[in-house]
Amino acid sequence: MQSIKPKKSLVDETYEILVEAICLREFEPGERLNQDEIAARLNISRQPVNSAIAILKADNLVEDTGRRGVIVAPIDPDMSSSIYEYRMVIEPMAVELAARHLPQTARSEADAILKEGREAVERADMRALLQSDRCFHEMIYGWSRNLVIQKSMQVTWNHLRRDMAEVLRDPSRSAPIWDEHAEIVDALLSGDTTGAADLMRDHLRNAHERNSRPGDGSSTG
Amino acid sequence: MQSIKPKKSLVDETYEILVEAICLREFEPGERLNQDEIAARLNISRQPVNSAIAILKADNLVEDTGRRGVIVAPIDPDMSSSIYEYRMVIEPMAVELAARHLPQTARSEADAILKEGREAVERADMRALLQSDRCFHEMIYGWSRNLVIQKSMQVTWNHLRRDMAEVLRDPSRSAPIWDEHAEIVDALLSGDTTGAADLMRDHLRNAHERNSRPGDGSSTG
DNA sequence: ATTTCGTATTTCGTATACGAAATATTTAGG
DNA sequence: CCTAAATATTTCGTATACGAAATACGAAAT
Repeated sequence: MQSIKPKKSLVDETYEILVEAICLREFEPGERLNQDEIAARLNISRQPVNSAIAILKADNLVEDTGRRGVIVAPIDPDMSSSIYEYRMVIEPMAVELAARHLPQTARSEADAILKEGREAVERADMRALLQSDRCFHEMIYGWSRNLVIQKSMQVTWNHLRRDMAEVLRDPSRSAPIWDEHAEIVDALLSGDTTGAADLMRDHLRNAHERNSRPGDGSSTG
Repeated sequence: MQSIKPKKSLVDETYEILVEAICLREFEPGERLNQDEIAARLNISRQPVNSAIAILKADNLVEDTGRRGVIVAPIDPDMSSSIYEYRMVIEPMAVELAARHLPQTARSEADAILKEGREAVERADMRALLQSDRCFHEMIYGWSRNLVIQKSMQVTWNHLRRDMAEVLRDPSRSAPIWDEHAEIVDALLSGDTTGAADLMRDHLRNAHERNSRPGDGSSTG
């Protein structure tokens, strides 16, 4: 028998809804978040909205403008390049750590996510594509068993998603990332740790180059 | 003429006070935070305390216990080892990035912090020691200009401080870390980037080994 | 026509109130 | 005396109220 799962607080739910809305560009960068409107839309009082916004501030997803509330943080090129720079070190590290802790279920876990990713490409479903892309990487962070990587990438992916929502226009061009994901997993599961880490670097580099080409809409990976 | 600086909100102030109290062990791991008591002690209403606690939850500094509030997160050995593992990669990376962006003021900035650190050792002032240790590393993150490193280390240092407050008993044994800090800066400022990154790794390893010796209380670096 | 000042309105930060949920204590029954 | 049920108390999540601060608008003065 399962225990009764405590419901999420309104603060937590509101936070998640706002993160999603910011990352998927329902709120544009620079746009002001009005607490009354959000509260009315979610049919709750303003107080949990205010608390959720405080957490968003800590995440740097919104910026304070003084007494007149917060704006959605502008897209900052420095942040984008910091993320790329950071990931070029952390993602291969996560791959190497993952190689030490592979669960028995690694193969089936990976296959399920790869399948989802390819289907999202076929369906041209951008939301699902972003989601499964993130799941792929989080799978590896999970295998790495490094709590700091897991936490910092949780926040970092929200920023990354904002960049990706900016450039994603043709999900079908995301097909190559799933080939690259599959190659990384194959190398990792076959014991070629160094190769897997190198493939991860290539993967990030490819995605970064795709994003730097004006008008070329592809996933960051 | 200077502009009038807006005051910090009660939520922000409360958050900072609580972070400090948790990291310096005024609240012990596992201890429950009572919102009414904290609010009475700070002479404010409970609501900003509640919001500040929500942010602490996002930081993993406190854990939810259901409707009966939060406890201070227990010291988790997995977290400690994750932090060490993570820093062994990120801190040298920050050093290497810093080498590319050294400000004109680097020498004087570094000297000021080194001076403060040595004085804190002489005064056997643990709080000042932790603070200047952190300032030293944050100086390097600042020079690295990588926003993700800066943000993730901001949160990570709070966890690290909890470990350090656990093991720090004899600040005078922290004297070597300031020699090590000085050597890192000298190498960095003299253009020996690889040497500086290696010295950072040695520094972290030394501090980690000191902390792993039972009954030996020294700074983590 | 433009500028300044006073007033109204909007929005947010925080205090207070209310009710839900969890825990502690007391009471009643075997 | 022990156990279960009832009741009281505690604590928190959230709604509501209040006041501060910022902005918008209109009237008066230049």
